[in-house]
Amino acid sequence: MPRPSSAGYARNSREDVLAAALRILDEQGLPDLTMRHLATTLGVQPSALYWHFPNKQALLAAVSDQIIASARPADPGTGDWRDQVRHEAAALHDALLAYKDGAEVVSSTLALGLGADGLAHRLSRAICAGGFDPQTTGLAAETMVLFLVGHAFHQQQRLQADSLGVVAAPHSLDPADLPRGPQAFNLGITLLVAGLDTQSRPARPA
Amino acid sequence: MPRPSSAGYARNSREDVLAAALRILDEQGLPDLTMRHLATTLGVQPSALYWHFPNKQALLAAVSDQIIASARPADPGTGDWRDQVRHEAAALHDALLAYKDGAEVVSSTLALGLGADGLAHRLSRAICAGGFDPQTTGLAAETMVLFLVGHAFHQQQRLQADSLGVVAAPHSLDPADLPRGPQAFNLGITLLVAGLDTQSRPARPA
DNA sequence: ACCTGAACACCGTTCAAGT
DNA sequence: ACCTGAACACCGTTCAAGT
Repeated sequence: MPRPSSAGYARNSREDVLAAALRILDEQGLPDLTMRHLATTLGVQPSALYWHFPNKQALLAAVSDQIIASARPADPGTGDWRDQVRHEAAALHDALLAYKDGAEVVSSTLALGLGADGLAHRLSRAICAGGFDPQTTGLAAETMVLFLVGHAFHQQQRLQADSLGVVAAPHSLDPADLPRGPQAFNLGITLLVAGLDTQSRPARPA
Repeated sequence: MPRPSSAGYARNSREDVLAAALRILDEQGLPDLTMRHLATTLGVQPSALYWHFPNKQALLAAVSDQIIASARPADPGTGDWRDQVRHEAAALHDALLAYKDGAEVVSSTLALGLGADGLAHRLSRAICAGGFDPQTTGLAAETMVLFLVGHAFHQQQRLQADSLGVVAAPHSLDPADLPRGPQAFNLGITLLVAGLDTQSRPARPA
């Protein structure tokens, strides 16, 4: 992959580096997304990466934004705001799950307060159609983001544990074994939408 | 602190190690909670720690359980289930915030699927009083846990960033600057409780 | 029961210098 | 504009051996 140019070394653009990082993430997972490993992949010394990104966190933030941007776009027109919110949440959730360790990367970027704002923006827009004031909209979006990312992270971790044959304890003492899949996600989103729906909202201008 | 015994070295119990880990976490933060640093604190070689804990994750899981266990207990009797849930959520939230980087530690333990079950258990119990079926109860508790931990993590990170004088961008493009404090947390919990309240529940036996 | 000592196989980051 | 080379200051973990 890395072709030495006439200068005698690889000459990557920022996009090359980002693409290679996403590739490593998806094919080998976050633990293998190392500055040293990434550099090797690009045919370059580790220190070369610091010309493109100031540090690893900045790289991961760029990766996160890429993952979020890959979420299928909302199609406008179908359903009321409740459906729109549900669809947006599902689309973003799916995007996190589409890349290996995608939820973890986005979660860390989000927690650190760098990037990954796309999540909140898309949800805010959908919620806004419900006629809520900006503050409620923003806070509700934040709530959904935290739930959405947390759930995707949790789910991805379980899938990985299962695939490694790690059985561990039956995971929890909850009376009934919880259905892990999309059902749990749907209930969470449903609760939040239903809760929102009970909130008062400013009078809609006619 | 570490006193050499007659054997010529320190002789710590598992509890000693755990207590020292919690101390480092609270006073210096998660990045400084290193096996090597912890060993130094205890007057011992790093390898000695592996007699007490199989690996660092197990140590962090024990630390997480300790943090959760330190949450103020629910006082039974006051208010209906809605208030109980809100109080439990607030108590757990506060516990995560009480230790430096507490939310991050619990978040990672939770994501890895080790321990930190105390959170879900306490919320489940409170929700259960609302008369929901076990599945709804469990899923709602999981949703709240995810939100609760995510929010505490986020908040703790912001406090730390502020204390370091990191201003960065005004954080987000949301129309109104979101009130960061307990208000955001309260709205999230309120939405979830209100959403739960709209859910049907099995007939209560008279 | 609990620790030492030495090693293995790694990390992220900096910086002067090269082309 | 983009990279090398060499270094700095670290990590978690294993394992035979000691007391």
